[in-house]
Amino acid sequence: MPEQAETLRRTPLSRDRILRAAVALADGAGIESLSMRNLAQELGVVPMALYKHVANKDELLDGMIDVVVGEIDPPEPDVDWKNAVRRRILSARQVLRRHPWAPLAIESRNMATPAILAYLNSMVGTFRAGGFSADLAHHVMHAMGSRILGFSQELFDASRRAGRSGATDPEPPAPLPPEIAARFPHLAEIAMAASHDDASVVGQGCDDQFEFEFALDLLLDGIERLRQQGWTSSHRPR
Amino acid sequence: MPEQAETLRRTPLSRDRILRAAVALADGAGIESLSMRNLAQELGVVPMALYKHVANKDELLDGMIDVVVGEIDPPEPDVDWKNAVRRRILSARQVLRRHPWAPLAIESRNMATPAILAYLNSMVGTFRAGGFSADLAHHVMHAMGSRILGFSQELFDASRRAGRSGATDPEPPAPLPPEIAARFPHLAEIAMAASHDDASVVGQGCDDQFEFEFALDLLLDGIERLRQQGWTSSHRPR
DNA sequence: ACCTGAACACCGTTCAAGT
DNA sequence: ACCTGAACACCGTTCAAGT
Repeated sequence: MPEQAETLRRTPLSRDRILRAAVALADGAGIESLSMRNLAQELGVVPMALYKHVANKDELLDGMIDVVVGEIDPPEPDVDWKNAVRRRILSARQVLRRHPWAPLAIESRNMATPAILAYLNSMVGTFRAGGFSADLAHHVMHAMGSRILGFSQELFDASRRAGRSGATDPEPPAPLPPEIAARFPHLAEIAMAASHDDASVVGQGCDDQFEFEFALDLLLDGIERLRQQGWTSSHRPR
Repeated sequence: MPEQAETLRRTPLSRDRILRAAVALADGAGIESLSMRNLAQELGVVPMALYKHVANKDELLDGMIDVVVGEIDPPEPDVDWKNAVRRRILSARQVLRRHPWAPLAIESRNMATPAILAYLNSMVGTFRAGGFSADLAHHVMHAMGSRILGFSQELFDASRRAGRSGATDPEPPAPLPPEIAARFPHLAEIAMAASHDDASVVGQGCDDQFEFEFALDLLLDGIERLRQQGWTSSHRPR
């Protein structure tokens, strides 16, 4: 049936189609399933065909990162710096939640991609427009670190688990085993202490969104204080 | 020469000797050079011999992480919570600088190792002894995130580059190319603004230690303020 | 000129054969 | 019983042969 074969080969291969398929594969099956060979098969193509559009796997990853970063909302106009930064970072966080493989991928690549540079540049612009000196803006960007891209920076992030089931896996938070609780009593205590008065969380397990915003506001409030004080790196008023 | 062969086989293989050799290999040649086969060769042993002491490569990585975390200084007694936390985290940071592969390795493993749990437990203990409620201590631990282990959490960390030359590579900070500076003027501006009055830094490039302590103190100062206010998650005084 | 199958140099790990 | 060589099922990428 030659017509069916025609249909299978679909649209011709392009860099864009490769990147989108790679992102979809990493989203759905986990980043560890993303091999040049698997990706080619997904596209109904021989592995070597990919190399016409991406130089190698590292460049593929860079392209995937740019696709993800491109999903972050553009800055809103006419908003004070603090809300502008806050909303943009929370948008970045929503994007990363759709692509749980992205944080590790971004951290393991050590060159900034064009889309990331554009995002960072625009974020610095928001600080500068908000009255920050270039000096303070510099240190503030460092202080935000990868949180500026929505990374929750947890030591152990359940959402990062590269399970094959992707979004279909609710993964109930495992209550920590009794022998662990006995050996590490302080950890057991704070595990129980989380939002016990919040009906939406049953006590075990954390509200990721709450924790992210808690840390974000802690930083933004401290940053606002420095700005008001006219902080400089050579002379720190206290 | 049978005696020389005897010498070559040295001390008998043990889990500890494997872990130390693995850490040394990752430190010296980069984490990408750490394969079961390479490690075995380094130890003058057939690859399969390793599997008598570690179940698989993931368990090897967990063991390496525990070796690294074990190098962090124990908590000092008779110090106020803020200085206790600060010094311990700066110690962790020094450790990570000796093992640049460790941050990514820790983040890619998603189970806490015993050594990490002990470290975190002890850190929570310091907060609790300093007068923090279990509730606030919980959120504070989340807010510190992986910074609590000394991660600098930069988006692009030159020190993380897994170069083969290890510590022998000073790697002068590349001044950002003019066409990048033109496309991202805000980034160019803050790149120049860094510690221009500090003689030890030539203008280009950042003082990692300064940036780390800047962010750390920003967090610790904000945390101290919450503690003084008697912050709780159900009722936030402002 | 373009495309692509086979090949190369690696992986982690299984397994059966050897001692 | 222990140890280990060969084998298996993968990688990313090169390269030469085919169209």
